[in-house]
Amino acid sequence: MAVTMRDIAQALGVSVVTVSKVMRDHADIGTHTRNRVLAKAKELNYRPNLTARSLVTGESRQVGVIVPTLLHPFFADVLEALSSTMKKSGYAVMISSSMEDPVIEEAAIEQLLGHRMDGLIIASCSTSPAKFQQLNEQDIPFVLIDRFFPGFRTNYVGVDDRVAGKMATEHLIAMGCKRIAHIRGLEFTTGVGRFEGYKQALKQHGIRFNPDLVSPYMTADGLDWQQSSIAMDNLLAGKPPDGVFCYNDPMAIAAIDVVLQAGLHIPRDIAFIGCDNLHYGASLKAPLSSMDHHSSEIGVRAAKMLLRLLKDKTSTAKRRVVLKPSLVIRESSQRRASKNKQPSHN
Amino acid sequence: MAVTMRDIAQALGVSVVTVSKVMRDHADIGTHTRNRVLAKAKELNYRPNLTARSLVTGESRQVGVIVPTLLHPFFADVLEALSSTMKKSGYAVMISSSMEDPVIEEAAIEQLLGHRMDGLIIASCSTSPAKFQQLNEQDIPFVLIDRFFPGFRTNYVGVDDRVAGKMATEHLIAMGCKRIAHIRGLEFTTGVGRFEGYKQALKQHGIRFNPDLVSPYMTADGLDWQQSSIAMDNLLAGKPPDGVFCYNDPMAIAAIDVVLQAGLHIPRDIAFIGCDNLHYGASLKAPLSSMDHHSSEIGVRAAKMLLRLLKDKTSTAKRRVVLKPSLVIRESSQRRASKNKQPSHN
DNA sequence: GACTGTCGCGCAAGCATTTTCGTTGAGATA
DNA sequence: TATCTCAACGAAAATGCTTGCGCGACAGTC
Repeated sequence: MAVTMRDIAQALGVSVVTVSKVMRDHADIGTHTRNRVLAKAKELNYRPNLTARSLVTGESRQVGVIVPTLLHPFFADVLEALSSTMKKSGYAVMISSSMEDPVIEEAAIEQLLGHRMDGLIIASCSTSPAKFQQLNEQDIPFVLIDRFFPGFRTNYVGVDDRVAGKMATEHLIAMGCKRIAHIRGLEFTTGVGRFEGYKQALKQHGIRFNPDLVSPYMTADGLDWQQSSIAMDNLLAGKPPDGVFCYNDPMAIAAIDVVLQAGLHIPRDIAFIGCDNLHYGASLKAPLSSMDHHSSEIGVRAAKMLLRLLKDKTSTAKRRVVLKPSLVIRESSQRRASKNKQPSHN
Repeated sequence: MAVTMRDIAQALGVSVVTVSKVMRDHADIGTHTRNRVLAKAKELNYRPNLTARSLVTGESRQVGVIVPTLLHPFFADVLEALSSTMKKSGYAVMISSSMEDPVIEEAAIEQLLGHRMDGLIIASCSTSPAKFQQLNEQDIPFVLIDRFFPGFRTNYVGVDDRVAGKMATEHLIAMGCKRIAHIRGLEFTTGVGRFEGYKQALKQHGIRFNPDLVSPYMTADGLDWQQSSIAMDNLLAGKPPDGVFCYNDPMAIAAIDVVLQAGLHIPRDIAFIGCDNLHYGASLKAPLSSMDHHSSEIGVRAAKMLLRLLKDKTSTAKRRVVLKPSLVIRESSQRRASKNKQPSHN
């Protein structure tokens, strides 16, 4: 079995308590004893049993993070930023993927909590806030990111999806598009928000909303781009649009492929804009305009918010950080000279 | 505080042992009692303390995974496949990023092991196998993926990088390239292997190796593409190559941008091939030929290998799985008619 | 020389579980 | 009636660590 504090204590003829105190840099141990313990610990390759420790202290100095997928660069960005922020404060981050499945998500929450994470950060793919309501009642510190539940008060960090949808659509309008289609995402807050922004923009600019130009919501089977291709096929089958706002960049890329395949020109025939501004966006056949969602800032803000919760367990007030997305214009939408062209990478 | 088995036991007037047995579906409890316990547990929102359990059982049914970065789609692929395989066998997966820093990597290993992971899967960014030697001595089950240490016997799953480099280079040769450059990656096994494959291919085809056509190894600062741009600039400054094999796709994309910016045509003036075959590869300005590294298969194989280790603790034999990469030809390298053109996505 | 501090260390209890080995009582068997 | 069996449950020890408190010893103070 693994070496324990007792092994060290016995080898040295001191008590376990002494060893424990040394391991945690406790003040009241003499230099001599301390050094002996340290030496022995190294010699025996001692590794503190953190589970035992957390059992008695009641905290693990670990936080759990659950995202719907690792494959989407947006979440990868968030996670990297989040991890490094947490690490700076001495917390380890345990990452788990729910694979876009609410059942797995709930299982992951239980797993993580069963292992006594001090707090959770979750980009939920669940359709109801029930689980999070429950977590609230149990006073478990957590913050939601990216997606949220309308009407459910909770700690949250994300961007304003409605604004993202509105800005994107308005950009297409500014570029002279008259017949603007929207390929929708999942029927969660993000997808719904962006869609509403789209409608709102049309309305404010006196363009009649045409349901034929909007794809159905996606199903969560991880085949975004495929569904997007089909949606684009359908759009081309009728009277084609002259501008398309896609739920996210991967879907935009898939749709663009279809359009290019059909021999049409981007942006002349159809202008495109996506969402999330992922890397390589500039290197695509049709360098993709997009809404930047400040992924790493989301990670940092979420981490800091959770750290605050962990520090101040008493406060029950819910905080809400909503970032404003920013427009990144590239060639895929640029039908007129624009004043604010962006540099390529990132 | 959280509700424990004792709370349930007291509320019901039974012993803790009884509750424990019910929680683990132990045979030895009557139906009536079992139901009462179950009901009470649900009522009180009881959540088993997995850390306490693992303290006494000595196993946590968790495995830890460490990758150098989440940002690279290759690792995201590996992780998704790995997680789902592990989950099927009842193991939870704790993911950690080392951010391409050996110090963080070692800290992560200690963290994970401190929390008593049953096993580890690691894509190491360390320069020496010392830590892993130590893990071996401590009989900790682990498998290395992607990168390995020459001469160090260990459980490993990866692809043959030398072959990847060779195949990629030979493809360029077959496409009629005479002056083939190589933009190198990090000075780890993967980078070194691909470089050696490159040299080997040249040699076998009677092309003299020209050091001017090879970039220095990258430094691990997470700015791959930037370093790649610079390398490409340098290549263009001299007598330009007519083919470039890049360490990986992101670097190829960056280099291609430089070439395109310089007004050259791909693949006519310069043919390109990358490595890793990442998504969107087909949707780029110059749809990128690449070596597919079977990322999800690596994940699955690594998971299965670790599961075997966990099952059969006694066996000390080291296993080694080396996958053969496959060539995916797209436009970026296609200067002659080719017989095996690939479909687009994935 | 009695008092007060401080320093260095250990005792015992406790954390939430599991595991081994009983114990109890009811019904079956002889 | 005495014995056996078996189902249903519990007592106690153990897991590796932390924490509150206490106890000597030694130095300094008046």
